[in-house]
This record gives sequence, C-alpha cells and structure tokens, in this order.
Amino acid sequence: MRGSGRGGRGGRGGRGGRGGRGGRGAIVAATRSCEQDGDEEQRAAHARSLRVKSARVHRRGGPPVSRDDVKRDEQPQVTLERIIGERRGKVAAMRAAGQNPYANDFRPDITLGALRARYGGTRPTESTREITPVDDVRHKVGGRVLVKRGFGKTVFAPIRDDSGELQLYVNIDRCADFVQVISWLDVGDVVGAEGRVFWTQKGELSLLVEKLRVVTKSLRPLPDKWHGLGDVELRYRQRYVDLIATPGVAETFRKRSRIVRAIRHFLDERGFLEVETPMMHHTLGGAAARPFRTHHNALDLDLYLRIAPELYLKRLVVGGLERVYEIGRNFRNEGLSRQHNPEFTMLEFYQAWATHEDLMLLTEELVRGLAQEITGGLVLEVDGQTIDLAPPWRRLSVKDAVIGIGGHSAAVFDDPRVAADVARTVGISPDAIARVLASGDELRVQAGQLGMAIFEATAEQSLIQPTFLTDFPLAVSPLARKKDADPAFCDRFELYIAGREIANAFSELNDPDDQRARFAAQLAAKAAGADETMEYDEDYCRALEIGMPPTAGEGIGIDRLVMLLTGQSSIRDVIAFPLLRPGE
RNA sequence: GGGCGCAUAGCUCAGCUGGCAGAGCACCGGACUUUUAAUCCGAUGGUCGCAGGUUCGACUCCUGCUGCGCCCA
Repeated sequence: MRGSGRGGRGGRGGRGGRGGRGGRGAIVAATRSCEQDGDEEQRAAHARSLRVKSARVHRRGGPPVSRDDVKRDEQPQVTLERIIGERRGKVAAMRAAGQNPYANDFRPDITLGALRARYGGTRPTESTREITPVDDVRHKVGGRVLVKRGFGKTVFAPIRDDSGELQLYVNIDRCADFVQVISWLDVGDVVGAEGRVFWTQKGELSLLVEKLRVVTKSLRPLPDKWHGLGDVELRYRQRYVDLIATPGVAETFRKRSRIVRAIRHFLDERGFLEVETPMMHHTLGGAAARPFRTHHNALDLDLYLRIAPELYLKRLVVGGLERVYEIGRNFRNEGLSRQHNPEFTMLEFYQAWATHEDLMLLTEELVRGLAQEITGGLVLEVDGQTIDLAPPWRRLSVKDAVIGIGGHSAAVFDDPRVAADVARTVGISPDAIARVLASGDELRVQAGQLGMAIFEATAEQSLIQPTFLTDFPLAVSPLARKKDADPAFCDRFELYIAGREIANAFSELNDPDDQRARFAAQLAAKAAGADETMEYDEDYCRALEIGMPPTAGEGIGIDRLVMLLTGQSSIRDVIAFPLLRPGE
C-alpha cells in the first residue's frame, strides 16, 4: 500500500508554452559546392537523386507500368527520403575526401558552458565591425549544429553541447577548407571547431573558427526550428529529438537527476543504508495493485514484477539493518493517466525506533530541502495553483476530510449503512459497496473502508496545499499498525500536494498474529471479487515472528515528486520513455 | 472500460455547403563577408492515418479500425 505515488509530469500543453525558443534551424544557401574542385562526389549524388526523381515523375504521369517494373527503391521519392539521400551523398563525399563522417578523434578542450563563463565578462563596451579576438587562446569546442545561417562567404552556426550554446563564425578568409566543409555541413551535425573567441557587432559571443570538422554526420532533419515538435506522441516516441528540439525537456531530466541525488544524500547523511531487493517476486505484496507476470525458464517458475519492495525491506529491518532505503522501479498493471505510468520509480525507506509521526517531520524536512535546492524557494506554481511548502504542513484525518471537505456526517465512519448511502451518491460502484457490506468485517471497519472511498471521490483533489492525511481506516491498510486509541484506524499518513498523493507512510505492523489476520482478510476480499489485493506472504509472517523492532516506513513517488518540483503536470514529462503502444 | 476530440508535405498548420490538395518553415538551386525565426529570387516535395460505404465526383459525408490527447470511471 505504500506505494501510491507514481509519477507524472507536467504539462506543457502540446502547443502552448512554446514561445521564444532559441533558434534551431535552418540552413540557408551558403553551399557553393558545385563550383568547387573535388566535389564531384556530391555533384554526382545530386545528379543521381535528380535523375531518379524525374524518372519517377514521368512514370507517375505516364502510362501505367507493370508491377515488375516498379522496384521497391524506386517508389516515388518523398521529401524525407530525398533529404536523407542528399545527406548520405555528403557522407560519401566526406569519405571520398578522406574524412570520417563518424570520427572519434576530436576532443574539445573546453565546454561551451565553461567557455561562456570564462569570457562572459569580456564584452567590449563599443561594438566594432572589426573582428578582434578577446585573447590569443585557441579553443577546441564540440557540439551539435542548431542553425546554419549562410551569407555566401560567411556562415553563422550556433552549436550546443551538454553545458550550453555558442555561435560559430565561419568565414571563407579565416577558416581552412571553408567551401568544402560548409558543403558537408547540415543542421543537426555534430561538429568540432577550433578558433579564438570574439564578440560580434551585435554582441554575440562567438568563435572565430579557423578549423571546422563534421565529426558526426546527421542523416535526418530536425523538426521546424521555430515550432519544434508539436506532436506529443512523437515527443515521447522520439525523445532524442524532443531533447534537442523542445526547450526545457533536457532541464527537467537534469533536475530529476539532481532530485534523486539529493534524496540519497539526505538519507545517507542520516545513517540510512541503500539496498536493492528483488524486482521479481513469488508473492504479491506491499501494495494493492494488479501485477505484471513473467516466467523464469530454467526454474519453470511464474513470477511477478514487483508492485512494491516493502516486504523485503522490512525483512532487512528484522535482520538488524535498522535504517534502509531503496530507490527503484515498481510495476503495476493498470491504466495510464497523467499521474500513472505502469512502471514508475519509488523511494521506500524504513527506520527502526520511529513512528509515522517522526516521518512527517522527516518528510517536511526532505521536501522542503529539495524544493529549496531545485527551485530556490518554497513556493511552487503547479497547474496554475500556488503551493506553499513552508512547514509545518496541515494535518488532517481522513474522517475530518470527509466531514469537513465532503460535508458528510461523522456517522459515515461508524455505520456502514450510512456510509453505503453516501458512497452511492458519490458514484462508487454498487459492486464494491456490496462487497464491503458482505465482508463480515467489524462494522466500523466496513464503514472505514467505505469512508476511504468517499474521501477519494470527494475530497482528495481539494488537498492543494501540503497536507498530511492521517488516521487511515484499517481495511485499506493491511500492513500498518493499529492505533492504540482506536483499532479501527491505523497509524498512517499520506502526503498530498496539489491534489496528488506524493507519499504514504505508517508505523509498521509488527505483530505477526495481527499481520496473519490482515493477510487473511486480503484473501477473503479477493475471494469476494476484489481485484487489487495482496497474497498471503507466509515467509514475511515468519520474519515478524523473529521480531521486527518498532519501525516506521514511507514510500515516496519519485516521478510525482519530480513533477511537483519541475512544474510538470503529466508523468510522461518526467519519464524519459513513458509506455506507449508500439508505433509503426 | 465510457464520452469527447485530433490524424492533410520532413515540421507547424489552413482547406467553407462534396467539385483540379494549399501556406509558412525546412530541404534543393541562385544572390549575399557581422547574422539572431537573417533577407531576396526560383524550384521540388502529398497513399489527405487505414479499410469499407454513399455519390457522376469524397481531404470533406457515413461506418468500422488503428494511434494519440482530454475528461470521466
């Protein structure tokens, strides 16, 4: 059950948010290759493609041709094929000139970001038309060509590497083999350039290129430099293009990495041990979810992909590893939404000698620190809502949420008949209601289960500011410790921010007999038709019989946390390769 | 699973009540030695998602399918 949080990402609605992105673009004329010596290869390639093209045109306009005459590679050429063909022609031309179009012998001696940092403050107060290098240091830089703006004898070519962007100024009088290299150069190529730094008349930091090489030839065109990739599906299917063409995407994934690193640092500092537990499980447990199934051939063994690591992590606590955590993938066989991807990343951590109350404080500290580090503050904008992460966060019991936000009677949590009436009015399926009423559980346990469903249907989305939802009904918390004061509820909380479940934690149930009863109840629920139940994990019960110290544990959905901290509203924008149906 | 919507050139999108499939950008050719979505001139580029149906005629209307998106469960 721990697992709720799955991730999500945020939205930039397909077309919105595009505004002024940096240039990505296009080549302009600039190539005069056909006038030059040594370009026979390229000219031949062009001629070839033209010939093929005209042949096709004639065929289409002319009399029908027999099928045998139409070979596969002579189908009418479309633009994309033509472009790729032209670029392949350049690959051939490079090879013919003794240049490897996929070379690996160029090494930049400075990144673009470092270069920009080094020279950022050297901009002259007066701009002159003369080109005056800032100093005599020759730098070697590498990056992908984003735009090719040609002026005949001069080409401007902004490039980008992992650290930043820089404009190359390539001039026929300054750059060796200008005509030849420019004739090979396309937007999207990875290049290596060597030269000195100067400022253009318009105040753009540039490299006065003396040597230029195409290091990796790109064969496919990038999307429209101004509009980028508007097709959301294509963005996910071809993330490599998305990262190049859509502003902010790379930054989101950089932030994701920083977030995960910061979480590890936070836990390591507090004495937690990072562990790895199996992802292939014999027994379904640790959450309420439907699994993916797989099979081990040599053992002829059916296995599940884990839905949660919880029961293994607590076995480690039993064994004396008193503070453990795992950051890893969980798999749940369920629908996709802006907050759900079938595989998602979760942090789970367990701390002996602690209660869920301790974890609320720890969680506040963790999330506050992450927000400070990633966003520089504690106020976030999520889906147009302003979120204030300054602790302490509100604490609200499930019961009070249903009464206070949903406006329902307190009797919901005492009388299952009252709860059932309310549940029906908020759209909960009659089957599910009937199953609860037929469960044979204590009346207040039944009422609590229905009350939880009512919460999810009515109040969950209104928890915008950070809120610890506390005091969960027993029936929905099969691994959590009963409250000493009221055994129909558990020592558990979930953290909601921006209407999304971010974390789920509880004081762990370590009474083996109680645990056995809870597993039995899960089996009964399954028998009654519930489809998201745990299996009876006998070995886990045996572990509890060895004895687990009093422990609190928590799961945090990393994807959803990243969504929150990067302002994304769809999980697909924080997962590099979200699940899609196979494309063509 | 249900409802709504989208699918037209490499990219972003128009395309009316059914009558010869368009634009911008990219690409290609030409001009241009400080540009910033460079500019100017010219040319090329289409299985209108797929399969049926209605019609003299379908990008357009109808049905089904596929993929994607949004909302709901």
